[in-house]
Amino acid sequence: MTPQRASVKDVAAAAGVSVGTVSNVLNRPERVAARTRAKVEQAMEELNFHRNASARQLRAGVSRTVGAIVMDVGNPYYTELARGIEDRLAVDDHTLILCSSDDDPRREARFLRLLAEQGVRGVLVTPMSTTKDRLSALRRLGIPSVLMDSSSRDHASVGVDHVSGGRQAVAHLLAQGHRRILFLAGQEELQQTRHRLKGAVDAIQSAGLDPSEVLKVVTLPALTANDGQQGLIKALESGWGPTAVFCMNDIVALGAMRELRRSGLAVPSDMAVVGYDDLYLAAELMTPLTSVRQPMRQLGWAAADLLLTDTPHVLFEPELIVRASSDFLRR
Amino acid sequence: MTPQRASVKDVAAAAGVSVGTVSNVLNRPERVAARTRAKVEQAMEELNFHRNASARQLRAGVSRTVGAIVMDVGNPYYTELARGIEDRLAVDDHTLILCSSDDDPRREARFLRLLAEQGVRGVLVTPMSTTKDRLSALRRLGIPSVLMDSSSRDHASVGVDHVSGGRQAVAHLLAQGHRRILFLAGQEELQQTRHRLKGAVDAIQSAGLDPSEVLKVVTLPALTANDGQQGLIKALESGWGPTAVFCMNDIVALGAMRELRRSGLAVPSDMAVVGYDDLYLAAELMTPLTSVRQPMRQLGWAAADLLLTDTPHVLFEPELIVRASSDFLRR
DNA sequence: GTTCCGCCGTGAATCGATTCACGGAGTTGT
DNA sequence: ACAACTCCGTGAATCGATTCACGGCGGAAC
Repeated sequence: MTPQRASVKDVAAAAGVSVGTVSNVLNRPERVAARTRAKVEQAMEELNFHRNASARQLRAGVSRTVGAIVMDVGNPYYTELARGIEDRLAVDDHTLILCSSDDDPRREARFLRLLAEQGVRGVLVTPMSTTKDRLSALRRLGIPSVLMDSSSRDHASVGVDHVSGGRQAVAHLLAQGHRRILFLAGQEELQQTRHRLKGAVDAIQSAGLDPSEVLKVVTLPALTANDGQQGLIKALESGWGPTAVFCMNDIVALGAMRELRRSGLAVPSDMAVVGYDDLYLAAELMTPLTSVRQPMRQLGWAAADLLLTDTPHVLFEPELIVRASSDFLRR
Repeated sequence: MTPQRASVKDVAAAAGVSVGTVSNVLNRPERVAARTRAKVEQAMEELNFHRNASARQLRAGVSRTVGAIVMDVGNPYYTELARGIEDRLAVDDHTLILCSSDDDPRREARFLRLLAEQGVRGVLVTPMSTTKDRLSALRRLGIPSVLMDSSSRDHASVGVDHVSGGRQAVAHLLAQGHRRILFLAGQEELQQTRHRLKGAVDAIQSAGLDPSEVLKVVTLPALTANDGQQGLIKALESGWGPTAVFCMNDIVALGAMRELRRSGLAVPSDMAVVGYDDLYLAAELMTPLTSVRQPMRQLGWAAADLLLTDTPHVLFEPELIVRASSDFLRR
């Protein structure tokens, strides 16, 4: 009945050895004679010994925890990312501190301070506009950082090739015979928007067609189902008569499909729909949704790997998952 | 250009005072003359000083981080919980280490070991069957724990009143005139299943009806859309002819609605549907889904509060959000 | 003028794990 | 038999923040 935590000293006393030996058992077991090691291990067992991470880290000067700051933990997309990070950290017995910036610079700043105090081994961030300055402050403290879901040449980063994602989505629609494609896009400031648009244009040009005739862009105020619905309404009213819509993400696609159903248009025969992110629910909808899947878990893994082992930058390839919402054959 | 972290000693040297004084500035500023304090604060600023949490915690013996282990961070339901925890911890300047057990006892055990080594101030857990033994091991180390989403008399806990949730859902369906109600339930071992069932039975009895005639339970192997769909098929084949279905969660409801649409049944005129959890997507579906909302953020806040301040147990009241899937008027 | 007190500031001791220079014991080679 | 090694274990020093017993100093009280 010891409500106290046992320390190496206690273990040493119980096993009749010195603290140095206990430490050796923990860190270089091969340097300790088998008999002694057994004694020490038994003592640790009996005392329910757990090494004190603080003391360990204080001495070592280097921590076994890593911080990650993502935009919004409520978004499954980011939790999948976190999961990849965690899996990679587990390999080297590190721990993850996961923080949600909620797009709020003050929250981000607070977390960076906390992480600095924790003396984390490094920080992984999905950057917002103001992030970079703060990261250089961390660097001055000797704490490295990696940008996630963002490509940057002057910073370690892992990203997804959104040009390729946009290209795959639109190439697929073109292959299905569509010649008037609507792009329900995010704000232009978003790197993701620009890259996907570029990919879409690429695909159209590669098919020998004129982007200005084939593609029409509607910029949404926010990436919500409602704005997706409104965006589609606006596009339909314009009289251009698109036969396919490429949505900035699956939630937007959800809103678009809602409007299609409301106005009696069938998917995909009257209008094909392609989303982005391949959220869990994409496959579960009435009409399963074609979507561009981002390898978030691998992305997280790569980010953590980059931090721990200093491997080079990584750019992942997204993958188009074709389902009934854009494919006549599967209808 | 100091790639090193500054310590209290460095600050003391820069400000021309002793380390004790620097520490006093940090922890009992009122004990330090204003002039001295200003000098020290300026030195801290110049050196970009951050206190070393490890050293702090080693000395203090008590940590400013809290661990939380949830079933699945991929589930928005749990991230909302995490968010409530984090908000409460922020008030007392604590940090959260969030872990996902994935229903895997080995993962849970690993995280509990890591958290014990971190010497966390406490642990918040959404328990699985094998959890309790491990928590008592923690208690022997002096680390308190709180169960979340679970009521327990021999353990600090915060929960949601699932009896009330079940009662509200079924009372609503009864009020809409339904007299044959299907319950697509989770495994019986789940406390949640038993409580909701009890609430459903309560509601029926309160209405002066016979539960054995009004309610039929189908137990699903897993709480997925597919199993929800299969469960509904099975119930329809039985010929009982329910006019309403109460689903264990929104994902199950999604599967059920998919099957209804496939077989040409209209919601809610042929069949009313009620879900549970009120996920984000509930409101965004073709037919917006009536669902029982759990105050997850408040629950998280309460759990953290209980840990930090030792307030008494808490049981939250869920709230039925009525939408078109169960309400003729809103159709 | 002596005593007492409060105000400020000091610096050594402390927390627990790790490291490393050191040395005792035993083995091998010549 | 003695040097040269290896093998194994020791214990003091270290990391950085905090605490606390202590003391210097100035002012107030008698």
